[in-house]
Amino acid sequence: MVEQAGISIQQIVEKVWLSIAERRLRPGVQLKEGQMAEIFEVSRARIRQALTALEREGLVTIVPNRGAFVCQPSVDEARDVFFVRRSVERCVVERIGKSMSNADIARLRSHVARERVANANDATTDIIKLSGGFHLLLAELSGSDFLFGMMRDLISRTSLITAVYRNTARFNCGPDEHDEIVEAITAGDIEKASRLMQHHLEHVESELDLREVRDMSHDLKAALA
Amino acid sequence: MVEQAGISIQQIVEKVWLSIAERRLRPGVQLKEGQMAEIFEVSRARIRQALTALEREGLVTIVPNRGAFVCQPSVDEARDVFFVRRSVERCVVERIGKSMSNADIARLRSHVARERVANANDATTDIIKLSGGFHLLLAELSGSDFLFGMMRDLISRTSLITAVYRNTARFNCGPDEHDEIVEAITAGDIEKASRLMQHHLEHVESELDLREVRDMSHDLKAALA
DNA sequence: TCAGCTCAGTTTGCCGACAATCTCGGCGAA
DNA sequence: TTCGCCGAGATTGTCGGCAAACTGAGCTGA
Repeated sequence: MVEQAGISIQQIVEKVWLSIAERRLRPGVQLKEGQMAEIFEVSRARIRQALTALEREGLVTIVPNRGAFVCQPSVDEARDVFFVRRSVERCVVERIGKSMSNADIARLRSHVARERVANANDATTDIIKLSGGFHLLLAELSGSDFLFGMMRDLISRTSLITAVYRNTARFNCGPDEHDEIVEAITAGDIEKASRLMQHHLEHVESELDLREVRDMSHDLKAALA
Repeated sequence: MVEQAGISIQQIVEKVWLSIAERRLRPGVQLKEGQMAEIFEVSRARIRQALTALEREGLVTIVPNRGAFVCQPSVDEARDVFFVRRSVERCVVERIGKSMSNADIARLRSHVARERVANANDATTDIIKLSGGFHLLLAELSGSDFLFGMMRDLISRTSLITAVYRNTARFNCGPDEHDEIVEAITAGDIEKASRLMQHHLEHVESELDLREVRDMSHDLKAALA
């Protein structure tokens, strides 16, 4: 049983995703297959699969015969993502109210607790993962596989948007607001939980600088229009 | 410029999709790569790409080291799809009210007219395509790329569910209800359009037989549990 | 009789190599 | 100078082949 399997596709996707979320890969950068194959020490076939997965998640765009590039979401697209996300998250919260066991509550509280630890330790990677994971956990507890899949999509795109447009240096999407939401759900006050969620999302969006377009180096034509 | 390019991946996906929607491919059937490569006269690599695309659309499930099979959506999953679809379509209609040009109205009416023609001619393939296309067009006119993508997903999955669970021989999701929705939108009565859409979707769902599980040949364990 | 094992046949997963396409430098003419 | 052309280099798209994994029939032994 030698360690010969190499790195899995999912692991490649996750590494690239993290690199984008941590702003180590800037939007517009080309992800060359050969280069990545060399880095991860696998053949191009596996890289291609990882890239198509990343395209599905909205993190890269693949141009035929050109290659894969880290997405540069426009301001309109960013607002669009947040608009849809507000609707979907409201849907999640409303659906969650119908069936929440004590074990579910425990999972939520445990998750928020881990967020607190990550925040205290300034563990950027964990903070990013757990922050999205909270919303993903809510979707999972809603019991709808579809909502779960949609949230997965929305979260990865939100991560990209945050990486591109975030204004402040720190993530203020801290565990406090998540905690309030959990408490509202625990108390059975779905109306309040929904309101808190809307406020939370608006808060996250408000910390982005969505007024001006960043990095117009590739958008000269749009700038001159 | 010889005809040498062969069939494109998108064309393969569409052919398989149609075969499923027209019930010529039954749920649970394995889509073997070699077999399909022979049928479409391309190499397995392209077939693999088509299959992953079909998996993304929820039409097939890919089991590692086993292969790709036409999805067998459970009753719960079917209800889940319709639940999410009602929410999303409501979202689409509400968003559409804000900005509709005369050209948009014209496109909608033209589409419904084509649906009428297809229905009159009993052109099953066109009926299936256009029926989903109407909802897709609404999503496009909503101006949100996200809603459009989500509707694309939901429609393909709905098509599969309809193919598996539909009770009546004919599609009663005729152009009449679509027409009413268009007229409500034209009149600017978004509230009415939203109500009509809800009713329309409930109508479609009600024509399915979601009480019993079909084809348990592969689910013997579940049947005996 | 039946559970467990073995092994050939089939199918998928992966890789390296070749063909098609695009990029971008230089080169020449208006 | 500037525009268009072109060819070398680089990158992606596709293919056929090989190794790994799974399936199912047949065999063995209790």
